[in-house]
Amino acid sequence: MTAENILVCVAWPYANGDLHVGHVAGAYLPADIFARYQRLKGNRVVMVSGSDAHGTPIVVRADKEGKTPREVFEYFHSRFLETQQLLGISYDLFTHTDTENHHAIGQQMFRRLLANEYLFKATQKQLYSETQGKFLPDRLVEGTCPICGYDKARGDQCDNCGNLLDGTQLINPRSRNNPDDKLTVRESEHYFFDLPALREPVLAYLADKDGYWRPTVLEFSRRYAEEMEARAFTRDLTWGIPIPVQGAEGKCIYVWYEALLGYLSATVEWAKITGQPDAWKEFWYQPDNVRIYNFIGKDNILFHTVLWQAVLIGMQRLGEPWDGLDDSPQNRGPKFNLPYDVPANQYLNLGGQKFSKSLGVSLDAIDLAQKYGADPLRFYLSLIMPETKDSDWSWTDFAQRNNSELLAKWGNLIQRTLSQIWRNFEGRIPQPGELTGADQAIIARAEAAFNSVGEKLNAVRLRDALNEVLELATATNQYLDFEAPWKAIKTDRARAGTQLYVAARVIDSLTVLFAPFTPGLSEKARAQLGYTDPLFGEQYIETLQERGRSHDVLRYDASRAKGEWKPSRLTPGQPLGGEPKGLVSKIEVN
RNA sequence: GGUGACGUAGCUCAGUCGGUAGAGCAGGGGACUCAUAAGCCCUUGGUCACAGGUUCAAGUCCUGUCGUCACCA
Repeated sequence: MTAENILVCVAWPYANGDLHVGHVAGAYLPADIFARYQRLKGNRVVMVSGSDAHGTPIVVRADKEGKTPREVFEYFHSRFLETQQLLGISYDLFTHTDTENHHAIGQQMFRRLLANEYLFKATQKQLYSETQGKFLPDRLVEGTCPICGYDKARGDQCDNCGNLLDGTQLINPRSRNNPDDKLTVRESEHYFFDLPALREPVLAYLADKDGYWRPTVLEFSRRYAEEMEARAFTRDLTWGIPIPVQGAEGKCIYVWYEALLGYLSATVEWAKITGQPDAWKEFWYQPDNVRIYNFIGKDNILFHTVLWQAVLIGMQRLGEPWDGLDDSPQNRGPKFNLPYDVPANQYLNLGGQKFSKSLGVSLDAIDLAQKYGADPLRFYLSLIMPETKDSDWSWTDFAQRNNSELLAKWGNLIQRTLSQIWRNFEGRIPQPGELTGADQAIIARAEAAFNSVGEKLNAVRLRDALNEVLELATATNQYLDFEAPWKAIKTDRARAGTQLYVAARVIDSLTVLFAPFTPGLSEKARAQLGYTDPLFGEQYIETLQERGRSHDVLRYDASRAKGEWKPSRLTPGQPLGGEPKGLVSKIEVN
């Protein structure tokens, strides 16, 4: 079997607030579970993401705090690095959108779409502050809602009736930050993305996704693609990627499009820093043996199933070289690989309410990971992962699932087995005698799990996959209870040794089966079984230098990783890694 | 407002092409004791949001109502 190239693209967190567990359950954790599985399977995995540094909300926050936008985003970017390292989200590269690499590719995207005539100029009416001498983003304007009459409606949306607005619709508009500003309506010239011109290829792309895309994602995307109209591609804003057109000062690429482009630019950056500058093409240009996945939340679906495809298709139409990125003759007019699957998750709520910092409804991932450790958090979030519909975080459920399943079912299985081996067999894996039917059955079941669990993981049915692994742990507990080696040891030491060997061998397989979900726990269990090689590589934060600036990134070093998605071949006589100790702690919540 | 979804046991969720509901956890009972009083066996819970309709038969299809969510200038 030849290894596949798997590109795992993860939603880019917006750098104006800490990550909460909803973000983790929605995108980062599923992506990591999937990536870890594919690595164990022996595929060539690259997992990329980064902080989304640009856009209005960061500018707003910076103004409010008297900082520069860069200072604001760099603070949260470094928090993201720390949080995700702690959680074990194993990015090959987690970078950000304020790099020179990303800016250069962003401008190339613009030029290429312009040259291909998918961008056209049109004017848009927008509120202009005569006092400040600049256009005001809709969200920075408030006034009376033309629909419900609420007098504090924002320019982009009315909080009272929920309707989306345009700033120019507001009655008596005023600046939210400077109420004394004199506002007028001015026309601003912008570039629009000609989505109708790309409708056919996008629909063709969506046409063969039945059967493996989540139905809600597919249906929603098709509807939108059928009726989509041209959308603004640029914004009046200085914090972003300036559009490479003369006389267009103060205009940037709409942050959404350049954030999407991050999947490509981050792969390019990854290739560069790993000393194989062309390697990104093996994921983006070679159509065979590649699967690109985009892990996102449901609020991002259209961007990742329609608009991003439109950008990629729009860029690939011309045969001319794409600036410095690719000008080799055989790649003239390269076609980009489009995402193979976009397994969008629904939302994780908190007590039925959605996460909202401003309403005090939030659980910061970094706090929970520090307090309880990554594995209990990853385990619970995997169990309640909102794959099919919104789900709910519950503190009592979190504690109960940890205590009764992760600890009592799985952790205790390791402990009860290894402590008997430690005490009765000099701390070495016993030599098995002849295997009974029951022995063979449980071993066969563990071996079969690698196929069935693997299929579920490969199809991104992660909750299902974890439940099946838990069933195997239950079956192993049943095996032990039925065989009762603690009785056999008194009358037939050899038989007890066989029973414990069988249990330990299944546990050895279980450490691999659980590994994508709770990698830290699996590493510890593996060490207790006496292995000295880790299953996975190591994450590290590194500072990279470009010509003008440096930036911090999260990376993954797989050089020591020895894990394989294969059944255990546990060696009799292998010494355990010391006296077994409980690996999972109880969680008490009141 | 428009578009697309969701509403199943105390909790988290499954329910494929329609045939009078399932799992795990929690709760109750039991036998054991290797284990972080964990594990194992047995077991109580549901007018499948509500109201109509189609059908021999609907959680499963259709309509409406209520509630929740996402997206859309």
